[in-house]
Amino acid sequence: MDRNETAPRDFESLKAHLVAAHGGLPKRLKQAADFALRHPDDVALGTVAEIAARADVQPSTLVRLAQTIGYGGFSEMQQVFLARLKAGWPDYHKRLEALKTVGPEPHPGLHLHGFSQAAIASIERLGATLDPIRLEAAVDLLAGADTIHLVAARRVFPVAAYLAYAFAKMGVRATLVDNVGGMGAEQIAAARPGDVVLAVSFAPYTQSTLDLAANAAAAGIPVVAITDSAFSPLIASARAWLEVAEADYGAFRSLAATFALAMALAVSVGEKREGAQG
Amino acid sequence: MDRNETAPRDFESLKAHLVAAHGGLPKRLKQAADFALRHPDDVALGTVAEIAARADVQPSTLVRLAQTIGYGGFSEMQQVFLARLKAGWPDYHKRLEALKTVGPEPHPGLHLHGFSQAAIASIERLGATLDPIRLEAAVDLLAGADTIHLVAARRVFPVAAYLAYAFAKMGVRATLVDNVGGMGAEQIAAARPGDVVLAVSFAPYTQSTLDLAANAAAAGIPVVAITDSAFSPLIASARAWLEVAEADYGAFRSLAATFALAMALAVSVGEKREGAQG
DNA sequence: CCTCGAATGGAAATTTTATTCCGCGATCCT
DNA sequence: AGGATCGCGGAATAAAATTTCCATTCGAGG
Repeated sequence: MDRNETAPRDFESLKAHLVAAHGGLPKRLKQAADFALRHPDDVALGTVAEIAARADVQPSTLVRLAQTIGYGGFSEMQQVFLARLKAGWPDYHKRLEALKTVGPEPHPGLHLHGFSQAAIASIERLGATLDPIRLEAAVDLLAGADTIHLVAARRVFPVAAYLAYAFAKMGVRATLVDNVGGMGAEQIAAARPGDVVLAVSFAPYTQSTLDLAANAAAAGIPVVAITDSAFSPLIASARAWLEVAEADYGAFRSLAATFALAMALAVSVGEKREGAQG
Repeated sequence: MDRNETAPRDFESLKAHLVAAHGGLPKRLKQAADFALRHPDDVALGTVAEIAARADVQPSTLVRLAQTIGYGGFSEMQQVFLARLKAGWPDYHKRLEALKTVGPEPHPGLHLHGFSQAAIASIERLGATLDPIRLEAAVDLLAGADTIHLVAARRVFPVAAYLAYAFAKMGVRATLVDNVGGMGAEQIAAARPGDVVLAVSFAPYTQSTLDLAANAAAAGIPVVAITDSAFSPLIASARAWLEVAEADYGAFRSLAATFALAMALAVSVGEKREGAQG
């Protein structure tokens, strides 16, 4: 048990270690090491018994291999395989937790780093998970609208406010249902056939947004929704919907992915219109 | 325990199941189901205790959820999440890699990639260039204010709108100078000694924002500015200012860095207040 | 061919993880 | 308002996994 030896923390050095040691390894250990490098995913996800069966060795052999390399046990080595699996995809919770514990704010009390991380993680996740087909469907619906009515409240109201600006700048007629004077219902009642409602709401869903979207749907006005999960009550009213999962930092949730999506939506709609009209 | 019910073997039907059952689910189970769909990767890889901690429920709740849906236990349900991860992973990985490399839209006409790039670049740049000392100075000024008056227009109005929300949530008194009814000047004239104005403006600077900031400064109200260059006319009125350079994509500029900064600002101010008052 | 040391397989022991159970508190229905 | 039911948290229990240990085998060197 050479526990004091370098116990590689990342997959690449572990791989190098195994290759280097390979020559001087006894038969069964060689066999196990071989298997580990050839099926790293299996090693990452399986139990010792499963892996041992697949590699055609004893469970204890796997433990021995790990200890030979310098780990305390198999589980410890497995972590490295697991980390490799997770690497390169936004396991933002871990990353944020690491941020808080391991490398906290470079400047305590100023939370810039934390919010930056949350924003980047959210955007990365959006890019990896959003289905382009559904985005295109939403664009099509919106591009075909006469007037777009923007509905959003509280935390996501800024998104609607921005969309009002962006659509206006692109010559797309859009109205911001801002609920000033409590006139939200009347504002949206002004929607006519041919119009489309774009509603944004995340948990905890603001009731007024849900109500306005439901009203519109009942009146036969198609609703496009941007929301945060398949459970969202908004979806019941929506003709098309897009899912955005934002990471949070502390008590506050990022809006970065939502804004990126909103911008993309606005530009795509604007372009499609010009193509159709010009 | 409805073990005889359909226990979904693939992720999609499990998801559908959860969505369908969601309405009639008790609070904690709903919460757990919600978390599961929002963080399927975590559920796939973690132990019950870990997942429970992240979802902020008891381990037993997770087991109950699985049993409610029709599985014998949590582990059984976890297999489905794991299967999804193994199967759907290559594509996911590729897309994430693609996001990191600067290049043409993977899906022409949908500009998500471009806006994501712009957002990430902006945030990274912010982290590299912003001087923490100055951020702290801005926080100090705002934390000492009685009421914070938020001024921003057009493209950056959403930032002010968000700050109004965030400050309110943290118990910091803030008013949004929204210029409704053209009453902007009157709104800000209501500022009294002890108040502070937080103004946001980027090129091309909106005149009304500059005017309102100048008025406030003339009246002896300190102004904190968020702007995009050292040459900004806003700086003339500002007691403290922060520089944010946003990348643009096409005709539109990102807001991601500004939002990250705004959030950090809000939380820091809120914390400082609580420390001072509590 | 015997001896010694290392390597191995398998089973026991330990640790970790999942599941069950029970008391308490909230809620709903009468 | 009172009773009954449902849901929840947390500790106890059970299951499953990992790690350790030891007896046996294999192989090398004398």
